[in-house]
Amino acid sequence: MRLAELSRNSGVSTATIKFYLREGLLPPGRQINASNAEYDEEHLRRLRLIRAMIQVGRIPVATVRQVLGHIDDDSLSGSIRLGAAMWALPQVPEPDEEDKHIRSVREDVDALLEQLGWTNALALRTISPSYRSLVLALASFRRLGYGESAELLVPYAKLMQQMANLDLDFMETHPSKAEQVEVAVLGAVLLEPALTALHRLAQEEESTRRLGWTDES
Amino acid sequence: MRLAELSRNSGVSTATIKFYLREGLLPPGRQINASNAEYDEEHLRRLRLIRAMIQVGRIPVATVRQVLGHIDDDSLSGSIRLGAAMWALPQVPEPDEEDKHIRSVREDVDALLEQLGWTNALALRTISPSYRSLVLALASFRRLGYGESAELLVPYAKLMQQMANLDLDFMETHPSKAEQVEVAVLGAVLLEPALTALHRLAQEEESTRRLGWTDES
DNA sequence: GATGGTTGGATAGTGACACTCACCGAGGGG
DNA sequence: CCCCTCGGTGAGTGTCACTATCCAACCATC
Repeated sequence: MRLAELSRNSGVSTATIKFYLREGLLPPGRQINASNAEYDEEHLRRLRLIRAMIQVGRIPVATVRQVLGHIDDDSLSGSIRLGAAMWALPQVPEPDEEDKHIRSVREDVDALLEQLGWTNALALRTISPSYRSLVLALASFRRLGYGESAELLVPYAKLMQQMANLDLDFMETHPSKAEQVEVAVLGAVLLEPALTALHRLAQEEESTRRLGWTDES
Repeated sequence: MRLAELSRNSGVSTATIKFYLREGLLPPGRQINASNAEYDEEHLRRLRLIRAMIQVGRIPVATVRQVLGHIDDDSLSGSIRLGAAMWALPQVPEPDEEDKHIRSVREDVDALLEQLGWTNALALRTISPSYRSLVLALASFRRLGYGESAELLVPYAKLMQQMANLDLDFMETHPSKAEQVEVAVLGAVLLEPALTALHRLAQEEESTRRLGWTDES
């Protein structure tokens, strides 16, 4: 496959593919001669993964580069590789420990994790980006005067636990570690928006069911 | 409260507050004289809502303006207002109907909604942004060779339905319509990232539980 | 009544980001 | 031999959310 073909098959302009090559997101093609290179299915697949991360997941190019690096890093064992790739995905700012909302939310979240028996999450809470995201989001919520207690999250967390089980069941249907890591990353980048969409559809469905079409207030 | 105080109380620079005033996100303060204006708690609250949408939700300024417009639109009845505000939130491109993946995913999603009995979602599928997001995300997934069937989403959808019930229960604890709309928007902007974070924490928890700390592949 | 701080308003500039364009010399088919 | 296409490179573009600077008016304080 020549660059132009790769472009046609993927729907990505040659200029953009060149940009990805330059940025090191896409490995260079097999050089045939000084002005010709050959690309294969693997390139096409990688290109689509890159597009998914950037366009759907809004992940910055530099982060995509890191994530791909972890996916390809054969020196890491499977679960470490998965963790590395997943943790590279979100770009979470450090919570400001001076902020009183941050501190109180952090206590609540820790209590929540304890109550849920998520001992691993509790152990890794200082480094897990997910934990930091959770703290930051809840702090914003509290700053606005809502979400007095993290207790409200317990039923949500239980449901999320069931979802995580569904996720892992699906992941385990894929044999190779490399593919599992890719599936996990894709799950985070593509499936999560889909689940959010499902969530909102469910809300729309349920709210019309409760309130009806006409409105009284 | 003067502009400088508003800035101190919110942690947002005066330059940025001026920018929001100029952009029409924040209503002007009560003019005391030609060079003095008074802001109140409502401004502070609104400012924090704006920051939450822009910083946490990464919502473009123009979209924030629309959403706020809907929240404030007293001419709309409650549920319409809620729908308008929620639907203004995501910026979803039109799915390309020429694309075969889009078309096949659309059929699958319609079948899924039918199977779930989400008749309202089915009726509104041509205009609901959530529906479009779902189709786009699943199409990307399929383009990469995964997610052969939307059947896989059924258990996820059932869980999302339970979540939507939790959401609405919480929303109903707030009496006024205006506040309910605000809570719903905040839920979409702030709670959803929190839920995503919970989801990933649950995944980490469950995967270490299944795979253990050491890795064998 | 000078001073220093603050106001709303306007204009232009910044930095990050994801491309996108124009050009280049090197092949290679006709 | 000619001209088209190839891949590579450097510089430019558009968007976006600010941000910096200036301005004249105004007010409290010294």
